[in-house]
Amino acid sequence: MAADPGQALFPSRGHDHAACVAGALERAAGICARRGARLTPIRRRVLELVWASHAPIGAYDILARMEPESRRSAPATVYRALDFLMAHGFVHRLSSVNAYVGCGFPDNPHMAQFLICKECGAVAEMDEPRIEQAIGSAAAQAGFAVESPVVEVRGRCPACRKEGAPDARP
Amino acid sequence: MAADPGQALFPSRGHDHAACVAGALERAAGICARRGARLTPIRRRVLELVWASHAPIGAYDILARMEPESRRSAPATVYRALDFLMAHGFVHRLSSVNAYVGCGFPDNPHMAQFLICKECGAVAEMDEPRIEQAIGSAAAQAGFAVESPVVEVRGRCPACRKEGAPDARP
DNA sequence: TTCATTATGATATAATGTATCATCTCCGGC
DNA sequence: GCCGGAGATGATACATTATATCATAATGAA
Ligand SMILES: [Zn+2]
Ligand SMILES: [Zn+2]
Ligand SMILES: [Zn+2]
Ligand SMILES: [Zn+2]
Repeated sequence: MAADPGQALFPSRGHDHAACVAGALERAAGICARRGARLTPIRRRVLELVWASHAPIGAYDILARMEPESRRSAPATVYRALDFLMAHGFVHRLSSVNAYVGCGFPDNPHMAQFLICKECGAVAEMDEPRIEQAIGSAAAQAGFAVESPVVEVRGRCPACRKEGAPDARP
Repeated sequence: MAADPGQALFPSRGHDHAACVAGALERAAGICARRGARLTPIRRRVLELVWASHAPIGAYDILARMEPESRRSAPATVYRALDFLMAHGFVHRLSSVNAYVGCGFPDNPHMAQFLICKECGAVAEMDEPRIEQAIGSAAAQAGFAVESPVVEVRGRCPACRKEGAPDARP
C-alpha cells in the first residue's frame, strides 16, 4: 500500500474501503510500536474515522461520530488526538478547508501536496519533487527560507469529470 | 509599482509606506471606475487597513481598527467588504493563517503564490509560471482539472534571516 | 419621481480551535 | 504488589473566525 508517491492517485470508487481503513490502522499501529508511541483507543478511533471518509473531515464531524452512547467527548479530545496523529504523520490538515485526511505515506516525513475535488471531496496526496523544486527555487530567488509549504489544489477529480458537466472555462 | 510578477519581492523595511498604501488605493479606485464597481467608503477603508499592514491581517483586527468613534461596524460589514475586494482582486485571503493581504497586481486576475514569514509576518506575492506548471502537470497526470491552487509557503524572510538566528536544520 | 438594485445596520448564531486544571491510566522501579 | 512520575483524558469555559437573516438606507437609472 506504500504506493509510488510520485503518482497521485484518487481512491477508486469501488475499492474495498474496509480493508483500506484496516490497513491504515495496522500500519499506524506498527509505526507506533516501533516508535514507542501510544496509539490509544481514542487516537485509534479518530484515525479510523478520518480514514472512514476518503474526503477531508472536520474535527467536529469526527466528534459527532465518536460513540454517542459512551460518555461524550469534548472538542479538545478530538483536537488532541489529531495533534498526536499529525505529529506522527498519520493525518494531514488541509487548511484551505479546515479539515483532516489520512496520510497515504506515513512511513517517513514528507511535505505533501493535495488535489481536492470540489464536488465529491475526494483527495489525492502527492509528493512531487518538481513542485517542491519550483517553490524552492522561487523562494531562494527571493531570499526566503522555506519551512513548510502548503499546496492544496481545488478542482475536479477524474470520476466527477467523467460523470458530470464539462469543466468550467474561465 | 506594478512590478515584474516573475520576481517575488518583500517590501523593504524602510520604504515609504504611506505612499505605498496611497498608491494601492488609487489603483483600486481607477480599476473600480473602469469596471463600474463602487469603492464605497467602507470598502475603501477596509482596503486601506489591509494595506496598512504589509503582514496579513485578520478580519477582526480590521474590525477593531474601524473608526471606534463612529457607530460600530459588525463582523459582517468587514466580511462583506473583503468579499468585494477579493472578487475584484484587490486583496487575497491566506487560508493557512485566516488572514488577508493586499494584492500587488490587481490589474488582471491571477493565481498567486505566497511566501509568509513566520517571524515578522511579511508576505511576498509571486506569480511563478514554473510553480503553476509543475502543479498543472502533476494534476493532469492524475486526471484532475485544476481550478484554484492554494500555495502558501511558511518560512523566514530575508530581513529576518539577516537579523536573527540561523535557519533551523530539519 | 419612482422604482429596482445594491449596500449597510443590527442581531443572532454557526463553525472552528484553545486554555486550564483536575483526574485517571499506564508503566518502570522498588 | 506498591509507588511515583509521565502521559493521557475529562470537564468546563472561553477565544477566534465566519455566516444567516431581515430591516433600513443609499444609489442610480427610467
Ligand atoms: Zn502524507
Ligand atoms: Zn470528485
Ligand atoms: Zn495578487
Ligand atoms: Zn520576516
